[in-house]
Amino acid sequence: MQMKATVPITAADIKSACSQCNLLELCLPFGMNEHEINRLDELVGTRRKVKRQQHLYRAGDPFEAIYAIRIGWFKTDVVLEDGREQVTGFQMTGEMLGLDGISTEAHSCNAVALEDSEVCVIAYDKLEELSREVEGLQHQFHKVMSREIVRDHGVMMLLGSMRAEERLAAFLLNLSQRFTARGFSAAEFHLRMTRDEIGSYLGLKLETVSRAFSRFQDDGMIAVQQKHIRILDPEKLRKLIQHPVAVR
Amino acid sequence: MQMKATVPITAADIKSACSQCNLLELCLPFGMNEHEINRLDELVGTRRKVKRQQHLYRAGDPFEAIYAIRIGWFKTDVVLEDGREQVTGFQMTGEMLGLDGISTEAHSCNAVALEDSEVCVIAYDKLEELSREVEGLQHQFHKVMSREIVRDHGVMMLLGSMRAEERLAAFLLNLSQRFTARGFSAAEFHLRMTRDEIGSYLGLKLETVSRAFSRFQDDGMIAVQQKHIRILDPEKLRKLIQHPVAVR
DNA sequence: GGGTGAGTTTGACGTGGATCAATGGAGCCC
DNA sequence: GGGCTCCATTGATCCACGTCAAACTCACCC
Repeated sequence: MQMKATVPITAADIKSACSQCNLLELCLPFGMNEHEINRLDELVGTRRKVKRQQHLYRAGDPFEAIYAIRIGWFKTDVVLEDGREQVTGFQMTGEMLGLDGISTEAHSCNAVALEDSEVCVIAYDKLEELSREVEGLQHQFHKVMSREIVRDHGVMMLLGSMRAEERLAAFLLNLSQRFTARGFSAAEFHLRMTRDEIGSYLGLKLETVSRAFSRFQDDGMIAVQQKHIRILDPEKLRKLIQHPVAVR
Repeated sequence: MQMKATVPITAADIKSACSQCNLLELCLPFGMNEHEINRLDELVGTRRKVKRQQHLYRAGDPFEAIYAIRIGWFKTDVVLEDGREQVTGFQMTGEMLGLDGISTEAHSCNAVALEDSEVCVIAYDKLEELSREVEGLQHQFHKVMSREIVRDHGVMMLLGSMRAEERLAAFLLNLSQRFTARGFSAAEFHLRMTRDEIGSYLGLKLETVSRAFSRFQDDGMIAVQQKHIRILDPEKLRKLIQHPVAVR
């Protein structure tokens, strides 16, 4: 009900086609054969544009579809009654959103665009239907869900067992690796999120994030200029995680 | 390969049947109709006993099956190269284990029995096969995976945004609720895990867990005697989470 | 061009939880 | 029944990160 209001003029009704999409290698179709991918075209009905700061969905919205990001960046977060917010993930091109909704048939978190973005809308009932026929789709979908679970465990490790600088190092290396997978530079990129959002994701205050950035810069590991990041010494960042407290 | 070694004499080869199982309401079959559940019996081939402290699977083991807990308790954890351990969950009767393995076809965490336990072994290839035919199974399986994702987000909230006592309160209330769902007392139960394991799960040191228990007891919210817990004032525990810092 | 506001950086200080250390059970085995 | 081992509790101290506050940067707009 509220959903409509969040996509005022921006909803687009363009027919999309996985078989024509250059995100094949990153997105749901990965690992499927040509025939299977052609059948996917039945599935992905429409695209939807979401402007920066707008919600793709909100906690509580009825669950109807999952989304594949074509262009842009999102964050997902959960909010406690008292207003405390926890960012649960940052999603980029080729990644999936909305899997949390299957369990209760309502979304359990918010998904907000960090920049003007566009997603493919995958009607969930159709996805189930088609994945009963197309083995490759079924398998790939299960992998996507499982990967999300594994990712979440990684975040738990980060939040539960690592110190501030280790968390940020892990975060930067993770971003770098995801950019690489998309053919972008591993060493130089723009952050789409604020220090506050990074902090929420990493279980830190924004000041702590900022200080860690500065420290990394002083130590020659990175160059920071606002949201622009250059990774100068990825190996040193990796070591930081493996050998938590430098020399102790 | 290593797997075999971890189930020495305990592996049982008893034919099990979901349709005869009293965990119907809690386990994978939940929400399926009678006909569908009968077909499930094809799926759950064997049971396996796992003694306390033994691994059901280890990170790196090839993924072949998921597991439904019939009897007992498990923990799952991930371990960093430097030995730091993060408990990612505690699983009890009727809950699923092994979903993390689908994504890479190898398990990404360890599953260890906290007491002598027994699981139903669900061969994954058969599960995919059958869930292409049985709509209710497919849907239910997706819900189980999605529920795990939602649960993980809750843990992230806990680790990223809550203080020590809030984390422990949330943990106790969660246990209480899961016991209730199984027909056990909501107010009185035995913990199967040590303070250290609770601490790992909650991102705290064991001393902090112990102190929080003591404080809850002093405040009349619970009665603790080693692993035996009685919840005396669940409402006060809930309030603790909703109104984080008492009077501020 | 200067005013406004959101986001970031940096400093000074406070504190929640970690660390270190000692003591106290409970279960188990000989 | 006494000693061993594992776990839990409690106290004293420390420190990583949070909090509070001020200044700085950049974008945007009138």
